Amino acid sequence: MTLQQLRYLCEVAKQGLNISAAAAALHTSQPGISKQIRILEDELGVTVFVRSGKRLVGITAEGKAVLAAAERMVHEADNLRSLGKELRTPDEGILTIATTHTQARYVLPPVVRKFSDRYPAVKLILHQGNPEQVADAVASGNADLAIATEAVAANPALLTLPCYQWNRCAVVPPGHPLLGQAPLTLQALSQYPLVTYDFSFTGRAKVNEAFAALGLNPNVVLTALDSDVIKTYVELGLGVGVLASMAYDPARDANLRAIDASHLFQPSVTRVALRRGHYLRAFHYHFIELFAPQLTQSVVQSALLGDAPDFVI
Amino acid sequence: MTLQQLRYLCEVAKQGLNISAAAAALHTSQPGISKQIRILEDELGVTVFVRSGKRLVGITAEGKAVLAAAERMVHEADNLRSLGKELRTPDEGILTIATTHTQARYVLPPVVRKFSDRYPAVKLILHQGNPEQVADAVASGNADLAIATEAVAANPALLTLPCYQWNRCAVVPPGHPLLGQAPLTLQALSQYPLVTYDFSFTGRAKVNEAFAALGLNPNVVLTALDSDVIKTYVELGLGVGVLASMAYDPARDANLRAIDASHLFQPSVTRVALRRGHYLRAFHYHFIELFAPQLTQSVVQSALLGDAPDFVI
DNA sequence: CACCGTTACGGTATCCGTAAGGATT
DNA sequence: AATCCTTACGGATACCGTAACGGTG
Repeated sequence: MTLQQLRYLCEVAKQGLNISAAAAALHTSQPGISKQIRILEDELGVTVFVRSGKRLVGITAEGKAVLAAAERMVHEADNLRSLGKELRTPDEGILTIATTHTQARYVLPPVVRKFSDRYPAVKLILHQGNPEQVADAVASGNADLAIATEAVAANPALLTLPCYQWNRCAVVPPGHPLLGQAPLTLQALSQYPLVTYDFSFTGRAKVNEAFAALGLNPNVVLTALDSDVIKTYVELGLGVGVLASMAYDPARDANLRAIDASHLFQPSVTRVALRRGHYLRAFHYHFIELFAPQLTQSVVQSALLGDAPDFVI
Repeated sequence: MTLQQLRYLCEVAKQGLNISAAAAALHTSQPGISKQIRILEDELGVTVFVRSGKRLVGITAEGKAVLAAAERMVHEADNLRSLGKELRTPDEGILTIATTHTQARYVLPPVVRKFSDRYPAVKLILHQGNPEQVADAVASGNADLAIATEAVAANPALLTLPCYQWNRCAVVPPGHPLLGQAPLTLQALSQYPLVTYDFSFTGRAKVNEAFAALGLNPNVVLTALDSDVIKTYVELGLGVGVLASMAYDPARDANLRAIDASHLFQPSVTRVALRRGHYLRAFHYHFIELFAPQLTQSVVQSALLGDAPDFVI
C-alpha cells in the first residue's frame, strides 16, 4: 500500500470513475494509474471499482469504505505537507477563499487589504460562487475557507462559525415616492415592482418570509446573482431594489438612494466555513480574525476540536 | 513522502529514538531507516529529531506535530488493511484482549468458549496485566480491546463502556468464626487480618473507602495481584480474604467458604476499553456483545462516533 | 571497546511512460 | 469512429542490504 496508490484511487473517484481524466489531473499516464489501482485492490483483496468490460461503472459497497479511508489518509498527507511549509516559511503560502459576490465585492476588500499588508508573500485566490458551490469548494478541499450567508451549515464535514449580522436596505432612484414616507413599511414596498437576489442567495429566504408573514405577495420582477446587477436595473427604473446594506455605498452609488429596511426583515448572519480535519496555517487563522475579530485562533481551534457548541455573536 | 517513511518515523520514536532497534523491529536495516528519515525531513523541511553528533537525543517541538500526524496516518493504514481482511475473510483474524487476572480467569472463559465456537478461525491472544498496563496496551495498539475495572478511563484516546457491576465476598476456611454471624459487617471483618487485592487493582479503592467511612482501620496483612494467590493464603490461615464474588467457585474452592459482602462495599463496574479511531472487525464487535449483551455493534459504533454520552447499565 | 548513526556502493525491484490491443458507446 | 481500460515492454529511478567510517559514552 502506497500513498501514491491511495491518491490515484481518490482522484479516479473524484473524476467520476475516469482513469484517463485522473491521469491528466495528476500529470501521469493512464496505464500507471490503472496498474497501481489493480495492485492495491490485490493487496487489500477488495475490488473497489465495478468494471463492465474495460470500463469503470461504479464503486462497490466495500469500495466506498476503502475510499473513505483513502481520502482520510490523502488528506492527512496534505495536512502534513502544509505543516512542513508552515514551519519552514510561516508567512508564505496560498490562501484560497470561496465566497459570494456580495462578500467579495463589498465586505472583503478592506480585510484583504490589511491581510496583504501583513502577509505580502501569501498568494490570495478568490473562488466566487453561490453559497452551495462555496460550501462544496471547502468540503472538497478546493478552498481553505468559505464566507457566505446561508446553506453552508448542511455538510457535516464543515464547521461554520458566525461572523457578523447584517440586514437590508431598499434602493431607489432619486426622487422616488418612497423617499418621502418614513419609515419604510412592507406594505409600501409591496406596491412597487421589486428587484432582489436570486432565491439561492444571501438570505433571500428572509425577504420572502417577511412578506409572507403579512400575507403580502410582492411582485418580484427580476432576481439577480449579485448586488451590482440589482443596482443597475434599479437605475434603469425597473423597480425598487432590496439589497444587503453593505452593498450600498453613498459615494459610489451617487445616482441611487438607500432607505433603511433593517426593521422589516430578520437579520442574516454571515458565517465562515472550515473543513473539519483540514490543517490551517497561522495566516489562515489570522485572516479569519481580521474578518471577524471575535474568532481568534484559539476560539476557532477549540471549535474545530468539537467541544464548542454553536454560539451566537 | 511515503507511508514507509512515516512508519519508520513512528517506530524510531516508539523505540526510544533508537534507529537500530526500530530496524530490528521492522526487519530491515539501520541505514535504510536512517536515510529515509533524512529524506522525509528534507522534503518536509522539518528536522524531527534532535541529533547530538551521531545520536538521536530528542524530538523537536515541530517534530512532535509531525510525529502525531505520522502516527495518525500509519494507524489509518493499519485500519485499511484490517478492512481488507475483514471484507475478504470476515471470520478469520486475530483478537487481542488485554485484561486483568480476575477477568481472564473467572469471567472470560465462558465468553471465550462461545466465541471460539462461533469463530474457530480467529486466533485469540490474551495480554494480562494491571489495569494501567491493560489500558496502555490498547492505547498503543498492542491490543484490540481491554477489559478491566478501574483506571482505564483516564486516557482520552480510549473509549470505555460499562459492561457489568460486581461486588465482593469474604472467603474464609471452613469453621471460621465469621461463618456463624450473619450478616457480615465491616466491624466484624476488621477484627481479622485481611488478604485482598493490590492497591492498583480491581476496585481495591472501594474496599478502603468503605472501612474509612466508618473510621475503621483494617489490618491488611497481604495484598496480591490475583485472586488465586489470595485464596491460597486464606487456605493457609493467614487471614480473611476479600475477593471479587465471581472469583469464588463453590465447586472448585471446596476448602473455602464464601460470605456475601455486597452490602458492605460500593459496587465496581467492569468496563471494556477501545481505542478511538481503531478499526474494529465484525468479530471484535461480536466478542464485546458476547461479553456484555447490551453492547451491540450499533451501540458501540455510535459511542465510538462520540455522540453517546456516558451511560449506565 | 561497544554501541550507534552516517556515508558509500552495488544489485534488485519497482514504478513510470510509450506503444499496442480489445471493448464499449 | 472515438473513447477508454488493459496488457506488454523497456528504461530510469528509488529502495534496500552489505560494508566501511566516524563519534560517543
